[in-house]
Amino acid sequence: MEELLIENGLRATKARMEVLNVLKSNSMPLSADELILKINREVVSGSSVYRILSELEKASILKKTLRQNGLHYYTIYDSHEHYIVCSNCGKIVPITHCPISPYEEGIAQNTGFKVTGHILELQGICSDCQG
Amino acid sequence: MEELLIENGLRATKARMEVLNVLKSNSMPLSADELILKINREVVSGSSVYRILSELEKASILKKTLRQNGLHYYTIYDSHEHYIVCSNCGKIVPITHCPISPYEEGIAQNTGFKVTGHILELQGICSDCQG
DNA sequence: GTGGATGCAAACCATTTGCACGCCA
DNA sequence: TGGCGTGCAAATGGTTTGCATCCAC
Repeated sequence: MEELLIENGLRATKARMEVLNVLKSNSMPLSADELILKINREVVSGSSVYRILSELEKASILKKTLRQNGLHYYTIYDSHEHYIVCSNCGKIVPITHCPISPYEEGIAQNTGFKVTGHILELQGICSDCQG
Repeated sequence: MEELLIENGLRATKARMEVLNVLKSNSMPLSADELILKINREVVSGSSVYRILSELEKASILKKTLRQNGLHYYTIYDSHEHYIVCSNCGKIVPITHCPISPYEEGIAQNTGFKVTGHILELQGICSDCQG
């Protein structure tokens, strides 16, 4: 964890370690809000959480995604990519296998864009909420 | 346009017509901001634009999408679905053909969700910005 | 010791909402 | 005419920022 920061030219401060540790121990992406709740408030303040998340994202340590619920979610970069979100209760479940990647080359040719990534958010009703 | 409103149980007011007409004459989704700029301000105020957009979305006349730039974009429901966004200048270009739909059935089986839709946003650098 | 990192509180900005007035059915 | 629709301005809520202080190096 400490190495991860230093490798990327960032100081290994207590606050940054705390944020990374909480994210590491969660397999699912967390919103800033959720993170602030799980964090030791003695070690990091709310505004620092935002500043740290933004730095870690710039350093490509974290991936930031804006969901349709209006909140930003953060996750360590190599974690799972896509999720389906329950429109009723907000539950999220990972999608295994990404159907987009194979299409990126063709899209690049059709549009002239250099494709750098994609955001995919499946929406639905989870089994618990279908009743 | 007037019929479209009445069919959906909404009064055909000048303000709603104006919003729908501006959206109709644009093939690309518009943000509330862009809409407010294009609209006749004598006919609709800013806050009413938001209220109208929200009603039209509830009535399933408009589709609302939150892009990664943090803005909501609105479009008449049958319009094009997916776009690639330039991370540098913000230009958007439609993607022909949606690679997701064929996978929705399988995802439903794997997750137990009833799949109701998806948001896909491709990200890249447009040809003008690649220099 | 010194410059980057943090805490606090105030600023931001898109969007939402309360309330009084105005217009459509 | 009655009530939905609208305008204005103030509130909201997640996120950002200015500035003084603190700590990692």
